Amino acid sequence: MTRWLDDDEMRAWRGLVEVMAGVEADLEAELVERHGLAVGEYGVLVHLSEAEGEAMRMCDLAARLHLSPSGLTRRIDGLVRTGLVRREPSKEDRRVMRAVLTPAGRSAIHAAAPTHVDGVRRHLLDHLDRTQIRVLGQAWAAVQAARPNRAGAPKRTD
Amino acid sequence: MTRWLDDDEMRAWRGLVEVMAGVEADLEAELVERHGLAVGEYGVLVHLSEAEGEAMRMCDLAARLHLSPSGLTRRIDGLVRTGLVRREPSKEDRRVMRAVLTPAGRSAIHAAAPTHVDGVRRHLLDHLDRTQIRVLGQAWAAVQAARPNRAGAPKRTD
DNA sequence: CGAAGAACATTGCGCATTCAACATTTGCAG
DNA sequence: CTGCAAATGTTGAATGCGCAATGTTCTTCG
Repeated sequence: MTRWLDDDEMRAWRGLVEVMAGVEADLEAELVERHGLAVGEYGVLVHLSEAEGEAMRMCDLAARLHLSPSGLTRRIDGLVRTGLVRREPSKEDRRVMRAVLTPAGRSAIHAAAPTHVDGVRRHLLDHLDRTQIRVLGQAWAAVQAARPNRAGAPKRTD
Repeated sequence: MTRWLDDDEMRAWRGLVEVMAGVEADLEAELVERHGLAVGEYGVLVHLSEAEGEAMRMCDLAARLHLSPSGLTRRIDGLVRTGLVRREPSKEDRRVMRAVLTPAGRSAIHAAAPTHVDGVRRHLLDHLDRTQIRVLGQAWAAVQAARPNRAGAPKRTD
């Protein structure tokens, strides 16, 4: 027989879903309004700006963003069109295209990052005390440790 | 000047995003594979089954699911096509359409619920201890209390 | 070396979603 | 009572994403 969720578990689960949905919606709205950037696009810029040479292989970037190859191709299409990212064929492997941050892209991420961080604080962290924040971090670590390694080992830019 | 996230805060935030994405993807895959139901469709059935008379106004249902009116119209289209939900014009207000759970819909939700709950346990709750679960619940409550009431007061079917 | 198979990026197609426009109905102000 | 604004649901156009198929390049193994 199924063991249903008790009150604590229900609050933990439904709260997670609700809060996450709300916070993400707010962040999206603020980022779009103030910088014309969708959260998905912001994610691309964040990863590129943190990467060696401000560039990543399409393949790796897609995995990091939990995006399908075709999904990333089109997201990059958009960022190329707005001039924030540039495509560059790899010299070492001619199958590979690298997405490279342009100067405009660097400006955009520098402008948008404070908005994003501020949003995370205002909509989430400001309402939690230090203990709760630490417990959250430990909880996610426990869950991720138990999870088959989706985006395994070999990156340190996170 | 922007106050950036410290290590604890970063772990709490990025972990939240990552874990949520992973768990939702797993739940979706399992639900689709075993019951042919997307999480979004499951959500409709859950809300209807918990509602008075197993029916809700389109309008209220859309708000509860954080979905636009047109988005809900089309999601219900799908569920009507597969016979899990039925449309019924309201008697009191002729602008209103009510989405009603059919017997097939009731069967579907009863069949799928154990899969969903089991998934929430296996992918999330099983890796947390009781203290962490309670802190999570309290954290979400704090965040939601501070949030302008998106889905305000007058419902008790949650 | 040479061929088979894997890896990478893109494209076509279908599906789900949102926004804007619309038609109908209700509620309210005067 | 009248008329106008708000509420409700649907449709059309546009967007974003995933899956499958494709073309190219690399790698591995006989």
